[in-house]
Amino acid sequence: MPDTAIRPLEEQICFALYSASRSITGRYRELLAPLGVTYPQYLVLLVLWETGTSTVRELGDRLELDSGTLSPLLKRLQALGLVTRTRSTLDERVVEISLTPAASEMRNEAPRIAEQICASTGFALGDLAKLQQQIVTLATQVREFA
Amino acid sequence: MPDTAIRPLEEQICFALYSASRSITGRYRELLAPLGVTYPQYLVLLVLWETGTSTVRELGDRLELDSGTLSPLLKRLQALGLVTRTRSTLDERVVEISLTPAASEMRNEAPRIAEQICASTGFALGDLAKLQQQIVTLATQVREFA
DNA sequence: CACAATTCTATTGTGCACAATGTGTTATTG
DNA sequence: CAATAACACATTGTGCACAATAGAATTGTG
Repeated sequence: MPDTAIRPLEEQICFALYSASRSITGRYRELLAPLGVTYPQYLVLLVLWETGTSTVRELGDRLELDSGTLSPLLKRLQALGLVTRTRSTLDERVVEISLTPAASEMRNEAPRIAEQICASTGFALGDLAKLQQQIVTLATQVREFA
Repeated sequence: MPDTAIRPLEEQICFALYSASRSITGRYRELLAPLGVTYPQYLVLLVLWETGTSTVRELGDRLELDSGTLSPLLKRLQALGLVTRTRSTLDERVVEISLTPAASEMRNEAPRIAEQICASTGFALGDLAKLQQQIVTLATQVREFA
């Protein structure tokens, strides 16, 4: 007598997300190589291009990453000369992260990169937006289970 | 004059996938904790429950992971007493990975886990399948760009 | 059959993720 | 206002991912 059926890997939503996420990251790896940054580092820059300055906590809230991930990542961005890290004088616990001019320059490359990523998906922009919305809804649901 | 607009993080498909993938992995972390395995280890078990035995290469093809990731992961599964690793006598380059009885037992837990993951998404099974299909299509497209 | 190319796995090094813990700072509350 | 709680960040340790490299075995070719 056969065991209970298990849906094969390729039909499970979890593996699809896991696999797709790594595929996209791989594509970013190619596109970001000339800039010398990784995909998570690029995400931090995306937030900073929008906000100008952020604290470690704000970055963590936005990216859903904790200090164990962000602290060393931000030090690497600092070593690359892309951000400054200064402890706030108002609240000594807080570390303010700001862009350097070099990183502000890099912002000009961002639209081209985003465009290339969208093109790589082979999806029309409208379909992409719908798909994106569904994935966000799903992730939110899953997170609320905690 | 303002810089070119960049779509905020929350509206980018790449971040949605990245974030959703980590959310699902987090949910698996809770569900797999009693079994003492991680999500990538569970993926390996999923393949082995289906095939019985696989080589490192076959696992890598299926999961799209290279030996740099799989070799240490499989050693940890061996240390947990869940797989055996034996070099093939036909081709001394190949390492065969097989399930131990303990891992075969664990298979009974799998359907319940998959069910709980699906439930966590809050999506109907049909919608989940459609979404899954779209994500697979997207990932395939992106991968073909390489 | 020699030998070059290919295949398969393992190793090394870098960079995430995340849990757990530690340290200093600010806020709360009895 | 002193004790305590809550907060922000850093550190440590484990486990992926992946590039680059190495090493052993097999295959292909002249």
